[in-house]
Amino acid sequence: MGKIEDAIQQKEFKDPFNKLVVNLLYTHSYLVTSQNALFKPHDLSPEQYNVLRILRGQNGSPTTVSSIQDRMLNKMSNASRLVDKLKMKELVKREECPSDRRQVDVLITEKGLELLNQLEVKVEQGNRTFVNLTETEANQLNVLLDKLRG
Amino acid sequence: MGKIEDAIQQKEFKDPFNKLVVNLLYTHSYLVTSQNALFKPHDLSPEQYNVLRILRGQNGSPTTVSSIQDRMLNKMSNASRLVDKLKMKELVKREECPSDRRQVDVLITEKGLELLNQLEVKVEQGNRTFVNLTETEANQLNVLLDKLRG
DNA sequence: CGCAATTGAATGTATATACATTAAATTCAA
DNA sequence: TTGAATTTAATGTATATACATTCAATTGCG
Repeated sequence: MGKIEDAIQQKEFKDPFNKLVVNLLYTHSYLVTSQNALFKPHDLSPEQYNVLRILRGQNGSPTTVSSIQDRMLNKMSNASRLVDKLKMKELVKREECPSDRRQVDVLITEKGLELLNQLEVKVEQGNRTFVNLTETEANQLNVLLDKLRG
Repeated sequence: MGKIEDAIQQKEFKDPFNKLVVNLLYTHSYLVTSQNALFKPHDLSPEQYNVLRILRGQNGSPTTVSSIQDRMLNKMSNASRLVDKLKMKELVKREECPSDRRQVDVLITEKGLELLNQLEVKVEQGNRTFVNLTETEANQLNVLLDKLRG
């Protein structure tokens, strides 16, 4: 199975760069599909999970919606609506920012922290399982991906 | 900008595997956002473009919907509806498969081929532009991604 | 053969994504 | 100081995704 050419039955690519783009899209799909199975039972999307992690990283200090947006993995998704979904599940709370009433302070709740800590163990184990690489290879890949984005 | 830790303002990761998963999700978003700008003027989504490429690869012989599904980059998306969209734009045509009436043969049209050839030049140039790697590094990355998926 | 199981495609539905637009609050320049 | 420009978040909308379900055609087993 391994090679991308076999996986999508394409014989050859224009050059390594174009092959790489296809390979990244395909690998992304592999990862997301694998991860979805972990998130599904908890009724959380990967991006919602990520927002909870961002909020926890604040250690109790609030974050604005735009700051969440900046730090999200998918720059185009809609932080405002994601926060809304999380609020409906009582995983975050929203407060008017006193210094600038345009802004909204977002905080993770106790319930949100609990869910996150519980889910995180599964996700971290899962990630190690479906990434079939040695630690050295994973590090190499990280360096190359950082360089790719320039 | 470069490092993923800076990009999403996260100080550290559990291990290289978990960092890698985040890095891949983030890099995917970078690629898709870059590519979308190329597709937009042609009113085609990346996955629709990919279906056209699959069909052209058949060199005139038809492909069934399920075969397209198997070869798509995103296994979960809906080949049936994608083919439908492409047909409405007259980029593909659909025919009943004579040997098995459950199946549907899909073929790329002349119009589809023209659009594909035109767009492909842009996409291939684009891919080389926003992948900031040497050819050697791109090859290394391809090998590692193939291995990652196991 | 006859009917249950399987396959292939289409359709239903809830949610997510990718934008564009709106509306309120704030900044800043004339 | 006033009003244009900017920033922040919310909302609107079309499309895509991630499934589950349906339905017809085919297979294959007793």
